[in-house]
Amino acid sequence: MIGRNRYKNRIELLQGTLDMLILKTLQWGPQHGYGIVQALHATSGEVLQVETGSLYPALHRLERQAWVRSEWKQTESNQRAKYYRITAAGKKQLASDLSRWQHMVEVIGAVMHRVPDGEEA
Amino acid sequence: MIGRNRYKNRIELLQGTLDMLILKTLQWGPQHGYGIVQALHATSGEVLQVETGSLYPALHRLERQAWVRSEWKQTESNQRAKYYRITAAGKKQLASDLSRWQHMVEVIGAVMHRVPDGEEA
DNA sequence: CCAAAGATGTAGATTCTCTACATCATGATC
DNA sequence: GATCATGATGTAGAGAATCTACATCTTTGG
Repeated sequence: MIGRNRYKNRIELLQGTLDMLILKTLQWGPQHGYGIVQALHATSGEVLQVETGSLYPALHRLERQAWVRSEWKQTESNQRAKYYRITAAGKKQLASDLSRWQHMVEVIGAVMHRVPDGEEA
Repeated sequence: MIGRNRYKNRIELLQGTLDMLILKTLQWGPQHGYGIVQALHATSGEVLQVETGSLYPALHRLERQAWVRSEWKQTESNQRAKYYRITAAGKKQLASDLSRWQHMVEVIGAVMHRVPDGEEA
């Protein structure tokens, strides 16, 4: 939900970062899908707004990879919800995703901060 | 060509950054496709290796948007090559892409640097 | 002559995120 | 009791970007 404007006038998430963001959110404790969206929204300063059509497929993807586990429970407001918990494999994946992300930011930064010939640094 | 391992064991570029990287490369001066790949490879410390199947569709995309203009010329080694040059609109787009990228890095960083409750910052 | 390197290109697969819809439960309001 | 907002999960299909894999042509060097 940030990034390029591909669909009319919507800002969207950089592809490939959603799984990492979800795993990171779950590192703060077990959470259900709706709660993950709210947490990401809050932690990002109201910038990230993940759509349900992105979220649930992502959660199912993560569960298929055994990076998260889920369990149906009642919420505080007495509604059923599927709580997700990060697994040991998920923590490893998160660490790997993060290091890859940081490397990428560094590499892209190296390219983007080069100045054209004849200009000041 | 960096990022998640989606196709077997390949590292790949983060989606949405290629256009920005190409425009940035062209800011150093007009260049042909093959040269852009080499420039990105060199500037990124031999990390980025854009595939031709990604590059040429991207260049055609950029030209369709009028962010670059092309012209057939002879290279120094006496081969024909299509030289691309960034346009004024392309420079605006590049500035916009860069600011969006930086914003995104900041926002994702804000999420990723939060520590779980009960741990040290 | 032939192979390697320089150069451009397309087709199709894959993956991800989004839009748009559908469903169900609970609590508050009319 | 009906209705509506909110909380919660989910699917189908569109759209876009990158990759793999191939095809083609030219120039230079052995």
